Amino acid sequence: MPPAIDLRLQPRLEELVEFLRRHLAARRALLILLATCTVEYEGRSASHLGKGDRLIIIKPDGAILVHRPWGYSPVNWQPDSKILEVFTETQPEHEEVVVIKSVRARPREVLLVKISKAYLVVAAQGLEDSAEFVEYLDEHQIRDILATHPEEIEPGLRIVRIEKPIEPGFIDLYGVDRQGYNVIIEIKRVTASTSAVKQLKEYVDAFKAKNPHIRVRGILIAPSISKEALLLLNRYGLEYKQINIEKLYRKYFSLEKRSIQKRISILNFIGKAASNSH
Amino acid sequence: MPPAIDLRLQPRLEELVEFLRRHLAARRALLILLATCTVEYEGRSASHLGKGDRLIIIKPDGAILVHRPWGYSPVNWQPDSKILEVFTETQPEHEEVVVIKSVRARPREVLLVKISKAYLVVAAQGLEDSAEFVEYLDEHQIRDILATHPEEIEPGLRIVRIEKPIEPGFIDLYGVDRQGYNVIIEIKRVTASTSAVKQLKEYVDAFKAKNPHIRVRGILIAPSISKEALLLLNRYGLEYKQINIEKLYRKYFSLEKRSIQKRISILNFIGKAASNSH
DNA sequence: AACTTCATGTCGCGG
DNA sequence: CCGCGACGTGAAGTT
Repeated sequence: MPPAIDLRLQPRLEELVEFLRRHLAARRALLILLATCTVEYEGRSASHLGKGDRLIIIKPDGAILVHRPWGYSPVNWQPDSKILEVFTETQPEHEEVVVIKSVRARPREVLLVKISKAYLVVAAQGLEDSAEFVEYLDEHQIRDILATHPEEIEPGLRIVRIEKPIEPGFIDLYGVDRQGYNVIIEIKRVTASTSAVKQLKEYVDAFKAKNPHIRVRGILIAPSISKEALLLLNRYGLEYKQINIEKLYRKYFSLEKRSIQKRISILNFIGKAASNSH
Repeated sequence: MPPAIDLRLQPRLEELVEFLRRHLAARRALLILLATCTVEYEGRSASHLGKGDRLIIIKPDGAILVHRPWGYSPVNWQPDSKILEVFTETQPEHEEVVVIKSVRARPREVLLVKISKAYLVVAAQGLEDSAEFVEYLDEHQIRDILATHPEEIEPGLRIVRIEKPIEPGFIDLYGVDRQGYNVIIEIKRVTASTSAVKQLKEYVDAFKAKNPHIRVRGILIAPSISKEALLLLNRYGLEYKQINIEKLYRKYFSLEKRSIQKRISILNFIGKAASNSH
């Protein structure tokens, strides 16, 4: 059954209130508003946004987004809210507005969208979206690939443990090198910064503290590393190993849990993107 | 001049292509789509999203958001993109789709939204939004308030320097206490975690290394602190001072650069929100 | 452009 | 519900 769409162009404010209340009562509508409004927020922080044209979205789960006509981020929002009220109010300057008030319990946060003029309001009932979202190339997968193919890190390396628990956290990969030295490996999927170096240092130190007599190396694996991070790394006597994530992925991505079709399509896709970028 | 709104309900795919192309060519439209689609992404990561009903937004600056019917975050997006193409394509399963292809140059990322059925498409031309967005209670402001009113940290404390540069970063506040000891202060506006403690420790150590003969205290200021963080803090011989950000703000927020009107309204607002929460 | 730090970060996972 | 870490983090500011 396709979604049912109800909409009003240039609704009067009374109409808008009625429309919103009706569709919010139904509880399963996605609401879209184009309107001139101001926005007040108070909670973990507080903010005031003056009058302007915005896109306002209220999702069936109570999430609210107020978007300005540019950029990725909403200017104001509420990730979810159980309490949602719609009412009219007369501003100190005698202007009539429709207020959408959303209250979140914990942390306590209040969002007020005050609409002075609505251009369009849409309600969509019965949107269906149960599809799976599959992500590739996250740290988890890179870690698993490297665990299965440690020769990509260095010849003779043997991985002993994945996600080895240590005093303050988990070691991504833990193994033994050709010479028999213990190796602690920290993986980053983006440019490694000083914080990654510090994290690795912390693990190595914790390991040394617990095993004073065992020799241990620390390797930071990332597609790139910042200059500062490399300096600090060297100062700490740690090592850096560069990897090409896309190459690794194309070489090894296995699919015990995935369909051949998916694999082919994603690999084709990556292939095309790569060749496009020549 | 109010924004001009153009829309189509249940457009056929050919209509949709024409509609999108026309309004993208005009270059100043905000586009809103309700449609059944799949989404492919490839760039810093890669993802595949199966078929479902989504809200798709294309902003005048080329930002694209694909929202599922729940949650705060878009499932796929493009923060901005210079290259935007719309075309029809026949899928391997012989299904006809409208593809919105967005390419971002750096980092190179490709987003493909493949629409098999559109329920609604809206174009809004000439949205006006030049209003100022004023934020309160960010770390900057808390830091400035504490710098002006160090007695809120402890009696007799004198702040000497704000954002004092040190080896790896900046000390939020640097001062001298009643006894003449140097004090390094790190401020967090949310619950302090172990990383905040480590950061403070790092600053204190760096200071000690540079000034071996000078006694120095380290104080972590935050509205709350995690158990682990407090333990670590004590182990390091550092101190924790709890603050109530809202209280501080209401007591001291000054407005050299702000209008009285704004101040009154936000304070009223905070007041009301606080009393509501009783 | 590289790099750092803040954020109403959000989100998911584990205890 | 905390607490911690990853994120296609985004966004702002500095070098």
